Amino acid sequence: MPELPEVETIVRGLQTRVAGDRIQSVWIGSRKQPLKSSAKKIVATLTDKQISRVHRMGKHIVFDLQNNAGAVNQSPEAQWIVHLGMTGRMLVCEPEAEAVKHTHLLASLASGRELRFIDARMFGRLAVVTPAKFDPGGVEPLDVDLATFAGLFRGRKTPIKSALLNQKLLRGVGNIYADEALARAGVRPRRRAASISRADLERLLSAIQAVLREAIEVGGSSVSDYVGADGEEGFFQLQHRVYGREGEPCLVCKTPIRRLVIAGRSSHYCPQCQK
DNA sequence: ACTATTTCCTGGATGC
DNA sequence: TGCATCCAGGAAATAG
Repeated sequence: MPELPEVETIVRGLQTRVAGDRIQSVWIGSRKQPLKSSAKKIVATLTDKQISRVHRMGKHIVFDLQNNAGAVNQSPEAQWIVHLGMTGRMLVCEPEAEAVKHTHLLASLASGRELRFIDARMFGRLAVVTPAKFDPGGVEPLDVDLATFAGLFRGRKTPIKSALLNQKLLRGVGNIYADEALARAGVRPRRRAASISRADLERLLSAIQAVLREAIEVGGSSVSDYVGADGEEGFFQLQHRVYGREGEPCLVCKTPIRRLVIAGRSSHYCPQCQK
């Protein structure tokens, strides 16, 4: 499931492989679920545009698009926004590569390569934004300062785990990294967000930033369908301390890791280390 | 204005 | 082996 580190890995791959390239033609499949903009508008907006830059906002991949090739300092005229949902993939392929099932969009590039959006479970979404002012809301966890971070939770009775997953507050953290960060910070996922001390919030922000940075460094966590833009897997799943480890011993104190459901999501924690 | 719950989807795992 | 059922979860929609 692509969260911030996985999307960042994909975006870096895309920026290297397709920035500066030009979209020549676009094919869109018949399934409507992945489309947040109409197929017609997506095709019209992408076709004959240069990809000036690929970057990330939260869990969204953002392609900046320009009409005029080579206009380096020009602000983008449009943006192509891709959210990978649970099982979405954005791959750079050779045209000869086999067209796998669940391919929903295919963009042919001037370089001869193709961009392919593939998503089995169809929680992923495609959209175009004109003018180019996409803003998903929330703050970037790797950029936010402690005061702003602490302010996100003021007055919130919801469990901290739910608050961390709320993309309108903090964008990019999903189920895996929320659990991993709470474990490192020693905070139980069910704690009411507003009840957490400043010191614990400071630890939590540090833990979030550390876990995200470490995960980016090894290409993200490959569980479920995640792969990078070139189809490569990540390795951070080997460093998970609590996620997916129900019943297994805590790496610090050997107490069995517990799992409970918060807001319909599995939450994993050590009952000894997390208070 | 918040918070909690339900819904959308399919492949892989599980159980009989 | 085969078939039914369950489970995973991001975020929008709905309900309270």
